[in-house]
Amino acid sequence: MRDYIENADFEETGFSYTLSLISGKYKMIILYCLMEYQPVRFNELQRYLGKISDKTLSQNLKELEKDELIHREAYPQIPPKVEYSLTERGKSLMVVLDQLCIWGTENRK
Amino acid sequence: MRDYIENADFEETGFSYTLSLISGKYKMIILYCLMEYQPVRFNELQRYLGKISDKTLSQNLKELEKDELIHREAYPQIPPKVEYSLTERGKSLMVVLDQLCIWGTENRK
DNA sequence: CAGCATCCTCTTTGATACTG
DNA sequence: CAGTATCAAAGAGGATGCTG
Repeated sequence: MRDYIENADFEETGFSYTLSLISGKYKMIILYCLMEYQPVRFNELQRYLGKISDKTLSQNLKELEKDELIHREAYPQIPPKVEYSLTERGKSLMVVLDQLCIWGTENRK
Repeated sequence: MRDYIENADFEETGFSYTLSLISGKYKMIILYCLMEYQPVRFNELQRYLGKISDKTLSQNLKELEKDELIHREAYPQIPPKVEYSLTERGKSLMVVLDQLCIWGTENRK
């Protein structure tokens, strides 16, 4: 007979950790966009994401930066210019997420 | 100079399709639990997921079943018994998602 | 252009009660 | 046990206006 399974089991998994970095409506899409087009500017991301608000995009980017998945490069000029790109850590994650893309292509209905 | 990038680009990707199947707060965790412990009963899932409500769990399971990632097997007895497990399609997706688990273990901080 | 601040909407999730 | 129905709450996300 199997042991009791409980929530603590999940929270210790690497899966739980990874999800904490990329969950939310937009983060994976942002990462995907960077993978395809980096470096990418704020406006370009906004257009790519459809109708995301400034606030939400900015918030997501900050979290991704804090988690060291993306890099923010600000050019001190007017008008401002900021470019986002993947860090090495971010790139290594995208190697895995890209498999989800392939799975989707092969298993679409 | 790069072409304009837009939202339509993303919606055509396999990535977008895959995300549509597994996005939400619980779906990936449910799939992960099934991968580890299948077959799993309703109550066991609920315990594993922490404090998910009946309604939310039931709703998520229905969607996963509709998308043919999981299989629902009901035993006609009282008290009722229902077991959930991965379909072949679900298993093939988990091969990929399991990589996220490995990435998380290796890149945890 | 790339944001921030404020306020507001609305989807997602939860709590409670009930059933075969 | 495995749900469903109803109602309420929370939190994510959106709209608008403003700034260096």
